[in-house]
Amino acid sequence: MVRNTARREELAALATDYVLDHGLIGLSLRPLAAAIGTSDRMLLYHFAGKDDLVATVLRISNDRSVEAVRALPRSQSVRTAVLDLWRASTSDESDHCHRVYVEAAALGLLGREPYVSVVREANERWVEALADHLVAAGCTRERAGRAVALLDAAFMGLQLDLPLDPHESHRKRVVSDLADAIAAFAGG
Amino acid sequence: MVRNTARREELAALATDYVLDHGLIGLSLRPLAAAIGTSDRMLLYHFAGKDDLVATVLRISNDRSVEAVRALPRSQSVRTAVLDLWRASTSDESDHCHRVYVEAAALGLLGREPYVSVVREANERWVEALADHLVAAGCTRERAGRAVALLDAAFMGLQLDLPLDPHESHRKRVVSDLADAIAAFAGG
DNA sequence: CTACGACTGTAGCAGTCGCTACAATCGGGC
DNA sequence: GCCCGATTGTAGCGACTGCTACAGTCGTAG
Repeated sequence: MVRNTARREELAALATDYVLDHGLIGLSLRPLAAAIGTSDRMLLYHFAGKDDLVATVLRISNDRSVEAVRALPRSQSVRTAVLDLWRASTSDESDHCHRVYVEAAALGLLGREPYVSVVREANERWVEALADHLVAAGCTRERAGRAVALLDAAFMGLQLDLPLDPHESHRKRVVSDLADAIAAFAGG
Repeated sequence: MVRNTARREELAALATDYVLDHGLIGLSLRPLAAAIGTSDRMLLYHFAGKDDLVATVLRISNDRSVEAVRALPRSQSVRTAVLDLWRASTSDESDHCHRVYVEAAALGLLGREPYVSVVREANERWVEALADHLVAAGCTRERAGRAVALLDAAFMGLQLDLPLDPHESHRKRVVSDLADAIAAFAGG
């Protein structure tokens, strides 16, 4: 029996914080439970199982990163929009959200549930938020829709590869180049 | 005591095939060993440990995908180069190589070895191969270097997100858009 | 023949995993 | 007082993990 209680939501929020810090791959219930002041027994009381907990955590994490994008002030141009979005995506909290998203996507690469479904849903809402921001920055809805597919892919790829790159300056140039390329493509 | 014997290389190749099929995350020695006709005991005789085996497998997988790029005939333009590279990267074997690469990168997101080192090394050689192909297609070395950073990121992102997308036509349009954007950026 | 190094099978260690059976505790409505 | 449902602790299950100790079996070199 699993219901939506205040305690469940509280545990879900705490678990999300923990996962954002420690990563999703290799997550196990006992260390998580200990860290947030409960027991594995309790997690399995409030959630139907590990998958249920993970799906809940992923949704909360996604909510936070989408919220961070929606809270951004309007950008002056498509180019600055890309830079603003990247800055927002790599600020402390959102950065961890995207890291977890990437882990979930990797876990879903072979079709394993619940990862595939949750990641698909998360991606839809994330892409939507990106597109809205581009439109607000002045490009048409149609161009934004197509540009965002590229932007999203590039962001995820950078999230995956940039941690390998020790050169801060190189990273900055890549993001700047990306902004140029997207601006040219979106026509803004 | 671990040496470079023929048997070790044979096992490494077989293990690579298995990992390409079954994924890297959650890999465990016993099922792998059984599938390739040996025992976990033997794997640990020929390799220093699971990490050694995984690093070896990742290097072989990367060799194969880089080889696939280098074997491509020269492309007519930057735009067709991007399309050719994407087609090569998503053909059966290379597709699995990149899936495994993404898994390894995800496993390295928090700094865990041996993933970080191996993925960094793999990425360098992969980006190099991409750049060479772009240069052969007619853009300057300098523009190719910068375009490849974007191209690589976009490829990895697409590898991560596109499995979620059930619409073949949508995927094709995204790749075509990417080719346009990269061609415009690289000036070819 | 012997000795040695290369290789392999058996069995098991100590640890972790998700999950569950069972019982206890607690607060509130009858 | 008394029960009932919600919540929690204890203890443990069976399966799995990477890894290792030990005892072999080979082919070959001396």
